[in-house]
Amino acid sequence: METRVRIAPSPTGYLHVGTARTALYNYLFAKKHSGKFILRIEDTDRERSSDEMTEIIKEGLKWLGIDWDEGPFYQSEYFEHYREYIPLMEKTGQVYKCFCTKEELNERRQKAIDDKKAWRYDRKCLELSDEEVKKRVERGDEFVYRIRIPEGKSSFEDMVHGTIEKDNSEIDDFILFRSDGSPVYNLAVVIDDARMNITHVIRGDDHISNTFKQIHIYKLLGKDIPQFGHLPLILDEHKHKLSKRSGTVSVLAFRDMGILPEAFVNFIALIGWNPGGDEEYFTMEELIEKFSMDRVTGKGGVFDIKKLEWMNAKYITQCSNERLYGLLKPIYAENKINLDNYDRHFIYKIFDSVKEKARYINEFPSLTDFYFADIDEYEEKGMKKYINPERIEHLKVLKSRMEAMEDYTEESIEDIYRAYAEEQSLKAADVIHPTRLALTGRTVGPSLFKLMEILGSKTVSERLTKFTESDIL
RNA sequence: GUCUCCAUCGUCUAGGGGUCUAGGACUCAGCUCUUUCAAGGCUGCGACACGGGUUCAAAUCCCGUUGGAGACGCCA
Repeated sequence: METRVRIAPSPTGYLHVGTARTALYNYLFAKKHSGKFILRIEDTDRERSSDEMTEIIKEGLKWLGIDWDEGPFYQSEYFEHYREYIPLMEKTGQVYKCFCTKEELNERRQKAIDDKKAWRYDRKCLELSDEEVKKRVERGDEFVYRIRIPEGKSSFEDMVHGTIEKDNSEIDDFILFRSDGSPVYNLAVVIDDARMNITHVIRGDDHISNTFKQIHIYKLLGKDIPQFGHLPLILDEHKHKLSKRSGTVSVLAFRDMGILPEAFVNFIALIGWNPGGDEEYFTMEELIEKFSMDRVTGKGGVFDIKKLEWMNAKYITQCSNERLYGLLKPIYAENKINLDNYDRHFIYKIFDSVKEKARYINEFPSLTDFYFADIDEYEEKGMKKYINPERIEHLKVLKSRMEAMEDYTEESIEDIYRAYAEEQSLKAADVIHPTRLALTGRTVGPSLFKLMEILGSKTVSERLTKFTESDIL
């Protein structure tokens, strides 16, 4: 039988990190088993859903490189059809109409809480006679459909937790159809999954209690029960379920911060799963090859952004200049720099000079601004520390020596500096630091000689002239 | 409160009875390299929650305790 899995996010305005990880595992599982990965949007809650929001989910998934084979299907499209199952359900005798109002229910629930008792629906309406039910329906009383949970125990084999069992007395006679006729989440999910022939339901741990309810719906409907696999939750720093109030949970927000998708995928893949061993860099292809549900941990994992940053930095270092160019062009544009106005090789050299420093690709513009614009401000602390009249003179000499150079390369520049330092009995640093300040306005940055080569002899001379002839002291 | 899940360094984890004086990675500290900052290299700090079993032998299996989390809606 073909393996069919799905991700079923509700469009809430962003793609949650946890949803992304669940999607990733489903995707990996499907690919691993040559199956299908299906995207279904749970948009029954119309008030909270919009097209724009589902676009965001699709965009997030695409960004991560998680492609779906079928869909997106929209739950709302099937909305009218759920009620068609009512006759079938009633025939089983396992569902009943309930006339209790929300208010009555709240009252009784509150009383149960006050009495420190666990609340479950008290089956008040199960006692109603057929005539009474008929009478109230005819009278126009609003009602919901509830499922009657039988005696006994329910259990299932979970792909990550093994056997999970629960006594049926713990399961509520929950509502199937609301008084407005709409199906409740658990019902819709089961009908959808059954209709789409989903074979494996891989989702968050927080659905374990729903699973018991859904199993009873499968039985009620006479449908095959899929395999379930419940993933441990992704936790925030306080070890609570990662949520909006935990901080950044939107996948696209990480993209906008300057995280590379492959770094993000690699990172979240390793929360709750690992292939064993010490290896921790994996491409999507490798993840597909190595993935298996029986290596998923049962324990929730903290989303450690420090480690994400570290991993992102690694991926940035390895990222090709061609790809960086495409990624960075809009980011530079935000900083009023049009990369297309410059020589491509000039840009690539610039990237190479700072690749190892960036943790986020968004840091590139501020790391490289001095390549693009003249310097008119010099870091004050650096000025105090490195600049004095004597050193200004040194810079003037160096400038004239460099202007006489034929090939302006990192190596030849270094030779000049080293030689000069030696003949003047200086430390190379005594001329290097002032030069950096003159050329970049700062005390930190890429390797100086490399930077000078990239900047070019003309620009270096101009900036040195400006620096040494201004009255900055 | 009830039910369910979980329990190895601060964090992600390796470990599936002996190879564990518990390995790797992130973080942190130090050293090194060095023209700065990073990166790199090296070193260090740092964990089997507790108590009972089972066994010649337990981080590994069982039970309990404690602790943490999740779910308990006419939300999804």
